[in-house]
Amino acid sequence: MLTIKKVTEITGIAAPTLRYYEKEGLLPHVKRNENGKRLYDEEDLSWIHFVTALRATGMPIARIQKYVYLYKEGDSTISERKLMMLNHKKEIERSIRDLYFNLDKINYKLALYDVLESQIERTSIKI
Amino acid sequence: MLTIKKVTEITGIAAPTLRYYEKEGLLPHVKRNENGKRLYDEEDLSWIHFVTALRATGMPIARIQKYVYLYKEGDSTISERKLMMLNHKKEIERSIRDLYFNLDKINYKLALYDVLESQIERTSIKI
DNA sequence: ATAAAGTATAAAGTTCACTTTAAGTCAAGG
DNA sequence: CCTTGACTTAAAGTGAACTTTATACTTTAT
Repeated sequence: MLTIKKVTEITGIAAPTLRYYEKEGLLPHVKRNENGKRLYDEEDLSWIHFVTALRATGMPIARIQKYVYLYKEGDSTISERKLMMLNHKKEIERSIRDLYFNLDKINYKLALYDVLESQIERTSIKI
Repeated sequence: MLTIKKVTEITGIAAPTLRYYEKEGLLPHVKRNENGKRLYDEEDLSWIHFVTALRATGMPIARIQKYVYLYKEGDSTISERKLMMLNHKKEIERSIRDLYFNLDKINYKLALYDVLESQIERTSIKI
């Protein structure tokens, strides 16, 4: 069982953020010791890594909240949870496509700078 | 020359956002008519599309601000602007890599759901 | 034994990127 | 003429996701 300090070292997530995630219901079943201090086990770490992946791919807190709520409901929500993940997968794929699309525009801009610089070189203008 | 209404229709960007971008210095040389109303030309549209691409790829307002400031400085800032674009390109590529990395985790989760569902099927548990 | 470090809570504060509001100006249509 | 609709500004408000603060209790190290 790990203290919150250990978990911040392992995950790189600040302690206030871990408390905030827990308060918002993103981390189910985090235990406490006899004095109310948090104790994290391997399953908690898995949840933290999973929540981090969802956040890093743009899922809002409220949707993760709902997902965890469904998880707590038990097996009857498996198909709904799977659907949430399928939809999120589609959103990530769209984000990737959008990034590639806009990356093209940046590359076009960079190509223009190359032309500009070679022109400046040919005309002996110093920059 | 286009009114702000026309530009919102073309770009899908809300008029207050266009004003906000201009106020923040993200859109250089937007003209006005004799009564102070904005008039956008083709070059303004290009800037709007460019700024939109930068925003969509996560460049903060403050960095775009700086880029436009350098642009206004003239040719002496070309190499610095090109460097900004090169760095931004690297950031976009990193974002794409991160998204793929986290997409893997979501796919892993989805695979678990597939296993779970087939187990439920085999044991005749209805969900 | 006691100072320092760690943890807890609730509540307020911060940052970013808009968005809305309030109050006013101006041109066109009935 | 006067109302309607589009435009202007400055300033306040919003929402999301944390982050900081204040206060108090506990654990650890010297």
